Amino acid sequence: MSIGRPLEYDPAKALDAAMETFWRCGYEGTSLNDLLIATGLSKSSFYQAFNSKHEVFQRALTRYCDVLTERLRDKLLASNSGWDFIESVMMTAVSEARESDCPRGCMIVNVATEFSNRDARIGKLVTDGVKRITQIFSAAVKRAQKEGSIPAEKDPNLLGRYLLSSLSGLRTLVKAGNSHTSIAGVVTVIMASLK
Amino acid sequence: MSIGRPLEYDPAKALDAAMETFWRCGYEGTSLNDLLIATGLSKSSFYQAFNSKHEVFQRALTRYCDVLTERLRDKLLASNSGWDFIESVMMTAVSEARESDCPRGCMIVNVATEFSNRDARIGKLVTDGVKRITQIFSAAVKRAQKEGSIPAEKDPNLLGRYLLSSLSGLRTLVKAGNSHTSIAGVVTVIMASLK
DNA sequence: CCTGTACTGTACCATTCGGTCCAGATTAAT
DNA sequence: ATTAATCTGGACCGAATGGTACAGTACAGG
Repeated sequence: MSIGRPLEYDPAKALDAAMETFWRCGYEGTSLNDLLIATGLSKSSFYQAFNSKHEVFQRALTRYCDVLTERLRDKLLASNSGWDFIESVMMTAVSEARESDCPRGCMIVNVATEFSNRDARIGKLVTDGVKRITQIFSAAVKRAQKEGSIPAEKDPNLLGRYLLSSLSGLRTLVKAGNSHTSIAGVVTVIMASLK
Repeated sequence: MSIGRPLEYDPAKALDAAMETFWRCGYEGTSLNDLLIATGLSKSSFYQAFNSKHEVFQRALTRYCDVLTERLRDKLLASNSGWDFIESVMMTAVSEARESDCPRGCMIVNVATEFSNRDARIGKLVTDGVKRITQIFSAAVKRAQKEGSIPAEKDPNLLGRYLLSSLSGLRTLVKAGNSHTSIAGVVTVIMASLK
């Protein structure tokens, strides 16, 4: 197929490495040099693979959304119940508080706060990503309603938004240094409010 | 009192201007030049007043916390009831969604996500700020319990944390471009969960 | 008037930023 | 062997970064 010397790096892995760095440090907080170190690419190869810092950032964010939504969808399918899924997703915030002293939070939310709508294209990625995750939550709520653990008369789309909002709030608590026990307490409040 | 030429600018106003800028653009996103323009100071005066970008940032964040907590405390005192206070604070997120196409959110949360614990001193300011605001929410819950609008058996400190988390989550929805009506819906869910 | 303080503007600093370009080496298919 | 695609490393770019130093000026109190 391709003529010439083959690629010596894995473009997907390079993108993942860039994503990790942006996730941890944000857009401004990540320098070109950081990206070169993270990806292991030379400057030349980097600019050939991704045309600019801004472009690789967009691609990294897109990839983050894709991976996240796919993982959530899989998890929902694999869960015993909609209720369990929701609870276990909320509990991820608790584990972050317990395990990490430098929690990264959700990349989409991080990006949303860093850019707060100053960049239209980034804004669209954020809006879309949030929408997709919200839909997964709504689907989980619908399933839980069928299973009888959430009252059928509640609006699943509204609760989906509520859950996304709640998860984001939990992550704020984590970043503000709350203990995992106190965060777990908040999770019980959130779960109880679905009843 | 003071010998020599008097200050021609108001240090408090200059700090406020710096705070506004940091609030909007974050630490990395605010250049020294931006600060000079915002404060109206010359470079020389700026460095005489505040010793470095990092220091003015710390002071700006501190001031933000002070102003915010004082305003919330006053608002709570002036409110008809604890319940009204909580609801009206939550509704501020709704107005942000309606009025601003470039919502700034809460500076403390913004800082928490930008620095996510990489700077110890900043981290402490964030933790303290969040703690103080949480306490105000807890006080509002206690008052609402006395007034009978929230069941007395609930843990006010836990609910305080829950409310802070919820408010932060609402702000995420705002930044993700949700409409003010859909956010208002989430507020009703949050308020209902206190019952 | 004198001294002490704060003003202004500007030149200057080293460093880093994102980004370009080029030369030379390497590897594959034709 | 030629050609096409990629590799590497380093030189180079202009601009912006945060920060310093200084000279000259203005203004208050004693």
